[in-house]
Amino acid sequence: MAPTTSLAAKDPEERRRRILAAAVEVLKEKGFAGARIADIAAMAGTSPALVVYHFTTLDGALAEALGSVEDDFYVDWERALPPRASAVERLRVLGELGCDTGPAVGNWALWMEVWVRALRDGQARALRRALDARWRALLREVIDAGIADGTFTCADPQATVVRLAALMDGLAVQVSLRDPDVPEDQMTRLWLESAAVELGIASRQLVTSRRRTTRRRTSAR
Amino acid sequence: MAPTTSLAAKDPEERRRRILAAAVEVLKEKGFAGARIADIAAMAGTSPALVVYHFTTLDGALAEALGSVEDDFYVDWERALPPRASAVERLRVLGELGCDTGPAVGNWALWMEVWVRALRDGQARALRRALDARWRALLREVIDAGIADGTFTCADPQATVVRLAALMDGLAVQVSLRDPDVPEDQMTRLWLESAAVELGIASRQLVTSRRRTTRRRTSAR
DNA sequence: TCTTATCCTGAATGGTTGTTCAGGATTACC
DNA sequence: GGTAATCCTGAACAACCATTCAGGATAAGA
Repeated sequence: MAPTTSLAAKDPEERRRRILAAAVEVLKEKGFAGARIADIAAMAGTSPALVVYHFTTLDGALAEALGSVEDDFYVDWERALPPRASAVERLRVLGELGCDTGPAVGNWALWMEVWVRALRDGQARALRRALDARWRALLREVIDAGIADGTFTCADPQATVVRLAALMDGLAVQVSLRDPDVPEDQMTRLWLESAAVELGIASRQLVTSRRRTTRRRTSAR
Repeated sequence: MAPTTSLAAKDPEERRRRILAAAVEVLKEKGFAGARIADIAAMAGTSPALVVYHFTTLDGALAEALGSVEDDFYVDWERALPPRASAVERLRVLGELGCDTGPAVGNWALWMEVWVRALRDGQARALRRALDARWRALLREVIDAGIADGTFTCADPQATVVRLAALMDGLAVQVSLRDPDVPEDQMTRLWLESAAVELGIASRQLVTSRRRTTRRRTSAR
């Protein structure tokens, strides 16, 4: 007989990872309010008790799930941003990354959940702050580079960064909620146009009809 | 003896209204996820059973609470917008109304709750859509008026409206979460500056150091 | 093969909370 | 002042779920 690698099991580490992935999935599907231990267990194909065995508590599992999403964000950013490209090109990539549609829409919904949770929960607040700070830092970096080499003109980079980041959040809300006035496929254009105005360049330079320059991604911003 | 107006009771209508107000309060304090019948009853000074008696169900009470908030918004808008003022002045009022701090911050938190709920709940989605559409219509009206009389210059009013509305949402998120990079007292300025750029006027015209031209309000946007 | 630590599970357990219910108080109307 | 409708309440009731627990399977090491 073969070494009986039981159908579901694999090794304990792998199972733990699966449960974590399931937790992320459930979080996206049902949100914090609707996430149940039983859902996670079902999604991972194990028993509810095992979820608790590995994560002690539902909140613990959800918290660690959020952490893993955070890691994914960082990885995505790092991969997507070409380090030696022009400021304009990097800005465009940032816009496309943040406005990424497809699977990313699910992530924006998750992001909104985090906002609401952050109203009352310290850990969620910290997570949001960290990710947002990082995102703004990226944006700031690109903008400063563009100003330095004379591509961009911007009187108040700090204000511009705050505005562009906030604009993206706001647009994402409309898109996630499928607002008919803000069609998903227009989000990138709307944001890039604002960026162009803020940075004193012709929007033609940023907004092209060229599609997707980066490969498919599993998460964004 | 006096006609014995019992301490708590008043008349049934009044009590119903109190419970509704309590529901709004609880919603702001604890959010959809944390709102309990017992909380509402306690806040209104009655028994949990009475809440159910009047609203049949917790969800029913929360739904009607949302409806009453919606009404408040409309009333506020109507009162705040001077109908015969210049486009610039009306735009400034819109900005201050939407960015209203103080009690309004609590309303933005409620608003965020509605967004998240709208991800899964039809009624919340409809409510959000209605309020947002109305808000954008107001903005559009003011912008069109400014364009018509030559005050504003705007290539794509529709896009501008969407962007300015989204920007306000995004800024509100940061302010509600007390992001140190987006201080509450800067929100109005940040938004008005964007509006100025979008509409081709000098931000000096919109952003003044002049404080609060409108009276205290209980809710905004 | 025996032992032990780890992994895993089904079946309780217990707490929280929405909702029901039977009846008491209050009011409106005659 | 009597009666019926409405209003209101405390005390169950029942559903839902996170968490515990006792013990079975599994793997590792000697």
